[in-house]
Amino acid sequence: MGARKKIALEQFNRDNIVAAAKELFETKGIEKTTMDDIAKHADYSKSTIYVYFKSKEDIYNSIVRDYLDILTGELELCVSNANDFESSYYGLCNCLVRFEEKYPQYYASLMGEGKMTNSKKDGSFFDTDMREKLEKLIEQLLEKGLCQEDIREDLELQPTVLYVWSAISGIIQVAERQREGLDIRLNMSKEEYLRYSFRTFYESLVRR
Amino acid sequence: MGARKKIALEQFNRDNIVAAAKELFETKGIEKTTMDDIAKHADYSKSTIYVYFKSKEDIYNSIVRDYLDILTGELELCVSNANDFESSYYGLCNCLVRFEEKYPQYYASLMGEGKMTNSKKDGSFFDTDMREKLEKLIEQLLEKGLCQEDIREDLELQPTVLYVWSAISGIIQVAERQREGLDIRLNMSKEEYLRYSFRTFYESLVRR
DNA sequence: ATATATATCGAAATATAAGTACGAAAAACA
DNA sequence: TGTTTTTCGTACTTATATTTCGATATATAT
Repeated sequence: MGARKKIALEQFNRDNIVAAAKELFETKGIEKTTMDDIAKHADYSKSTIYVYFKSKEDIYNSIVRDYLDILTGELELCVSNANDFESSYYGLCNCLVRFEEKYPQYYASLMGEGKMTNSKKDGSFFDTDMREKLEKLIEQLLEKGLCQEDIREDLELQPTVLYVWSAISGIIQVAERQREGLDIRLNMSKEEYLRYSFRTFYESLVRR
Repeated sequence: MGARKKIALEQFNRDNIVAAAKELFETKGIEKTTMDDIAKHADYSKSTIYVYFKSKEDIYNSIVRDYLDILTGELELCVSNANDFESSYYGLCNCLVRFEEKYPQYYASLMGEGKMTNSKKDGSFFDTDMREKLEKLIEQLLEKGLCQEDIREDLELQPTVLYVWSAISGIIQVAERQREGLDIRLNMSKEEYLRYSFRTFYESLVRR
């Protein structure tokens, strides 16, 4: 078998396995899904699974990497489609929220939470490459604001990138976790709360 | 044995077990610590451990609850010791950072992250009681700012409590996780970055 | 087409932990 | 001393990830 063909076949098999795992993870949950389940669902023997992935976590990381790609793509669209700072900002926020709602299991991982030990070594999906793409995105966003002179003049671009990212992710995370409390104690839907928070945060970035 | 004595003894045993588990969790890590380890280290038989705790998670939750108590106490001190909004605010931030640095394993759990499945039911440490205490604290903090008319007039107290909490926790979380990146790409220490972020966030809360 | 190499399979084995069962030993108590 | 409560020790059960390995099937080269 030619080297090219071989690589393609390998990719094909990996893709099948990942697709099967993805389905099971999303229906039964990650913990409840066994390697036997995955093998059966993907129509491979367990031994073969272990030829292509060295562990369950390896499969998991592969999936997270895929989603991170998807998310980055969507965020890029959001940011590039809008032409002023304000709409880019809200586009990005909403994009993240939608993603969190669609794939809550993966959202946390993308944010660096160690559902599966996001070991620094080895198959860490949140590699420099990805992180850079995401950061470049926010940088782009902020630059839009700087050009238009919307943004507070006392902010420094580089650290603000991370600052914005971390605050927004924190807000989304807590909104999801406290969803019930929001309703009961604040009498606010998650959506209302997020709208309020994003707006408040936005105001905090721009000149007044 | 009198009922009083019995309860005291029970508490004594539980405390011993928790103390042993705590040590092991902090040295070997939570996953790597087995029930046998805990039993041996606490000088009880495994069966006895299961008399006092119904599962490993039960022990873990007990520890987290303790730490949550400690943290709440420290935060209360920080906030009540300071008399203006600004110093309360920074006190609270620093208190949280110190805590995160001392007990990184538990910080995430306190923030609601499900290292061990923070099941809604049952032994969820982050119970309404605790959450309320924490929220009351931030409320107190914000009220200080409102009295002094430091705080932006367009903010609503209740949702802002959660907003402030989530943004600050997000900032701390990311600062820890991206520690390396901060150094390399921003040429900033974690401390510098946090100082910058907290200040920026502070500015975003007050009138200008 | 046949020999050789490669990929896949199936089933059993290994390893690790959590949690359970239960009778024996020890301690507390009356 | 006899009874109750607590603790112990050990072995068992269960669940699952990961490994092993010989058998089988598939593809490739000569």
